[in-house]
Amino acid sequence: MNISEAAIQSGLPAKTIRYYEEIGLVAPASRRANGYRDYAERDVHTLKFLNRARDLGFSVEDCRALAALYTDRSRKSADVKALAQARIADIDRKIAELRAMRGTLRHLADRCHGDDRPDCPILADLAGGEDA
Amino acid sequence: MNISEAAIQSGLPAKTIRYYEEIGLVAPASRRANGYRDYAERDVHTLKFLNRARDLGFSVEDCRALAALYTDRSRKSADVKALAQARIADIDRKIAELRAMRGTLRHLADRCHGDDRPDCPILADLAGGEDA
DNA sequence: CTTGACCTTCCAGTTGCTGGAAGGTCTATG
DNA sequence: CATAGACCTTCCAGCAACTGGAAGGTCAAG
Repeated sequence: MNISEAAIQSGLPAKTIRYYEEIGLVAPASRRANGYRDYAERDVHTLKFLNRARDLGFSVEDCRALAALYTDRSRKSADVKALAQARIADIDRKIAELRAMRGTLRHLADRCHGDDRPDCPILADLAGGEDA
Repeated sequence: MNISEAAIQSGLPAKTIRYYEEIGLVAPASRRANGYRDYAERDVHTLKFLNRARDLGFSVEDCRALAALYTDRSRKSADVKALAQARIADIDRKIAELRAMRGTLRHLADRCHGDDRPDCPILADLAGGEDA
């Protein structure tokens, strides 16, 4: 099948598929006589795998490792679990960070009357930063 | 004061200060006879302002708007509040997304025994994606 | 035979910096 | 006065992970 069909079936844009090939995340697709890339079911399968992993927030490098583990029949599930848990820890850190930001912004926004007058505690805080 | 001192006082790396000047986020610093940038207290004040806004997750473009509002004595606090609220909405979306990822990963990691055996529900899910 | 939808490659841009090279300047010390 | 080392300057490259677009080849339909 052509790249656009593989794109539809995998959920990844054609551009992204070419990009993954370029950076070696997937093996180069086989080519037809006319130079067009030709995808089989299992290629689409791999692309879907990557799409799902990326959706779960794994970096491209993580995906490279996951794909290697996936095709390694003697892999240890512990290795995969470790990747997943590291990812969860990343997410927890990120959420904590966002919550802290949100708390500060909420506090500032609540104290800002939000009308036509110029005085604004949000700007005052950004400027001074002493009474947040 | 030199850029390194401004960096220490503002909390921004010297590289970043030059970068902000380059993209027009801050006005070009005045120069001494030898070509060195020279910073005054109020420049540092502006840099701190930007540093804090960035810490709260405002994009550089948001910062540009905030800085303009900050120096505009006739600004409406409503304009600033709108920016802050849009930021809060962004954060909420991001947190929801991260929580969803986390939930899926947690579920998968919990079901993976994480030992030396090769079978792993995490990879199975990424591959098939039917039983998450 | 032409139109339009494919496909190809390559190059540039995105966000927000960060690192490094090449070179000028300043300050302290021998 | 020379020199070492810590500043400063500019410019160029690169990070993640694509995305958009240009220039050009190919294919199927009418």
